[in-house]
Amino acid sequence: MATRRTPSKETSASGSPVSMADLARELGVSMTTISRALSDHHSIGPATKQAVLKLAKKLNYQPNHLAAALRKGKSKLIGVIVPYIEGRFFASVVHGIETAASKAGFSVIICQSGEDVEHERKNLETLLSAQVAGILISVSLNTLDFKHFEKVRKHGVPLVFFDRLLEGDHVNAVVLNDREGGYQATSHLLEQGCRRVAHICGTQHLNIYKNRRQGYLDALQRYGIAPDDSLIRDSNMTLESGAQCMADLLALPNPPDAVFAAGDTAILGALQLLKSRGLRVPQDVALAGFSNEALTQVAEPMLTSVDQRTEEMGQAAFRLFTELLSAEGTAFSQRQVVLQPQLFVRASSLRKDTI
Amino acid sequence: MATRRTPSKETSASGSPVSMADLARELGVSMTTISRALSDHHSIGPATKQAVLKLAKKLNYQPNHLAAALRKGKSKLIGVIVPYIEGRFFASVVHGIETAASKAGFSVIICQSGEDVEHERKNLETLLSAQVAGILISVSLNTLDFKHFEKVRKHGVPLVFFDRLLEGDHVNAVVLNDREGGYQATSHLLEQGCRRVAHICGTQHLNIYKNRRQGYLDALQRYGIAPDDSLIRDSNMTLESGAQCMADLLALPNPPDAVFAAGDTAILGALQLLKSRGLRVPQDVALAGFSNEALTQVAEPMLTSVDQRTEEMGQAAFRLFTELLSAEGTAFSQRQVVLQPQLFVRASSLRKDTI
DNA sequence: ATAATTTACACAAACGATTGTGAAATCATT
DNA sequence: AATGATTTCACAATCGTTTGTGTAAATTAT
Repeated sequence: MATRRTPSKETSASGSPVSMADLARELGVSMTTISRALSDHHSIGPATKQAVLKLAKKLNYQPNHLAAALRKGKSKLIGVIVPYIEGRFFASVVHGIETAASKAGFSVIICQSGEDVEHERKNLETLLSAQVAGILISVSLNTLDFKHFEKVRKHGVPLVFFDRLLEGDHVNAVVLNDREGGYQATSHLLEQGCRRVAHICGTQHLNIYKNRRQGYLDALQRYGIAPDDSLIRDSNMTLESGAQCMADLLALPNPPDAVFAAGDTAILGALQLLKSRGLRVPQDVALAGFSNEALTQVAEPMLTSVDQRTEEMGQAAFRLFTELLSAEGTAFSQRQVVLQPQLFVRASSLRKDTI
Repeated sequence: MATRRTPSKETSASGSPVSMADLARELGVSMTTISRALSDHHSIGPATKQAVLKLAKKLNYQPNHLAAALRKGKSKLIGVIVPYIEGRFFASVVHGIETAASKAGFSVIICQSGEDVEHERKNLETLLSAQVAGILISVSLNTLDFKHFEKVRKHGVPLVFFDRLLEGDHVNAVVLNDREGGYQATSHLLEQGCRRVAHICGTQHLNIYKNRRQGYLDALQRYGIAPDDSLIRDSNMTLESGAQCMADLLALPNPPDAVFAAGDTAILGALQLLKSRGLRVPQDVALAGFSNEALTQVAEPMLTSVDQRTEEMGQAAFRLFTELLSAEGTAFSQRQVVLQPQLFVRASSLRKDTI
């Protein structure tokens, strides 16, 4: 009896949620034609394509990625999890990722773990629910195992680690050659004539700090210098901690003539302490840090530091993701991309008058 | 004849894309029940709810936000567009936004305009296609009109501006009281006994720079000092530009005894130039910047600067978005949230021995 | 001229969740 | 005991796309 009427959609304020169905109706063709015309399918005549494109523009049709992703099973979203977005390093990597991703038509969802595993796990679930096509992550400081990543693997979502990862597990990752970086920085200090080079290092369960320290040891060995445990100080890499370590080092019976810290903030703390004690840098103590943060060029003297190739890291991480995506189903090989660090020598370590 | 069999889904590698349908089959109930049980609908018995929840956990069912969003018409995604993610200011605001958003169950898609309107427009389209529930944006430097935001309005997607916005148009925004910030910084310099205070200012079509300059002028007037156009220099706020402006100012017949720059990088450039000329800060020239970047505490002397309440800004922007979301349909009032800046006084401006 | 191919399009079933409507069963009310 | 309320759940349509299959017409080959 009652005629079935499409419910008039006057809901959306003044909206124009024009769909493919609208285009189809307007043009008197099927939705199939619209869909294929828009995706440039070969089975659609050029005239029809033109017409569809024109009308789409006219009604300013906006495709609904959600619907497409739902149907196709894969979205154009990728998830990125970092401990925190602030701080030059992660911001810069995210910059690299986002730039590469947007070029490839992907959007990136950003998540912060706040250096907390629990948050990290929640983030992973959220991203899986959002049906991301892949996840790029730098694990939090207190991530000690890989249990929560199992779920990701089960869902068949490509997972790429960058910078920080856990030892032992074989995963897809792009990392800096931290060992080489540590080696370069330490070698440089030794070349400058320093003979008692100290090291301020971070937590050893993270690959990055472990490797930087190993590079430090490598350099000592290369120069035939026996490592002195009293010159190696654990630190949480904060400004205060850096200052404290420096103070401790100065209190040694035989204090160092150079310090290589695994982070720039820590080395800045050391610098400030040295200056407060009236010691000269680099004449009394030469300094080198890690990360090449902006502050290295603001400090006085400017700080020598190892650059982490942040942007390349972001790009590489995304590229690795795309490779995993297309290689899906293939025997999953674990790929590791290793970037080479670059030492930026500045005044804080220049003892010899070079050149 | 042939029995209709559900196509066996052995597609996904080793995947467990378990859906509500799976849960329903397993439990011998309808999908309706599953859906309602999961969303704690009143019409589902406690026993059933328990069973569903338990099974969901067991099969580690992961809800598909895409499908839900499609059906409901609104997603749990918000889009954030910034000129670039690097740099303390934006990174920090994004941090604030993400933190607030994730607490409220929203995920944030991050986009960079690269200070380019064209990119900005593309970003907007991408976000609309992704069916975001709202868009938070700080416009690019060369965004001169609001044309491309029309589409957003048409789609009925809440739009919130933060920090940067265009003059004249009435929009929802959360901004810093830049005028007050400029006033505070300048007043402080005047209180320190400076009488020829210069200003390095940014492009005047952006609210922020315009207002900071106005605050500068306000302070001069309050102290009964006539503004001197030769003391106001246009700049693009880079390090080099800051140094250049400082050089120009020093070349004046009657050089300034203080400089207030609308950005920290610029004031750092000025500082470096002053030191290279052998002038003392603050004795010869006192300095104050804007943004309270990390570098202000690394420079020597440490730089006085106006803090922009970045995290609060992010939180406020998100909160404003949620308000718009729930007020949807209501007469759309333009809401402006104004945050109060905070002056951090440091050595670069302390001429008087305070306290 | 007829068969084989290509071109151009429509039908309809998915994708995974939500929800208005309705219908049994259970319980309380007078 | 009969009516009404309440609880508990299933049906089926729907969101906006994509895509395998089907089928005319137009083109080419034999």
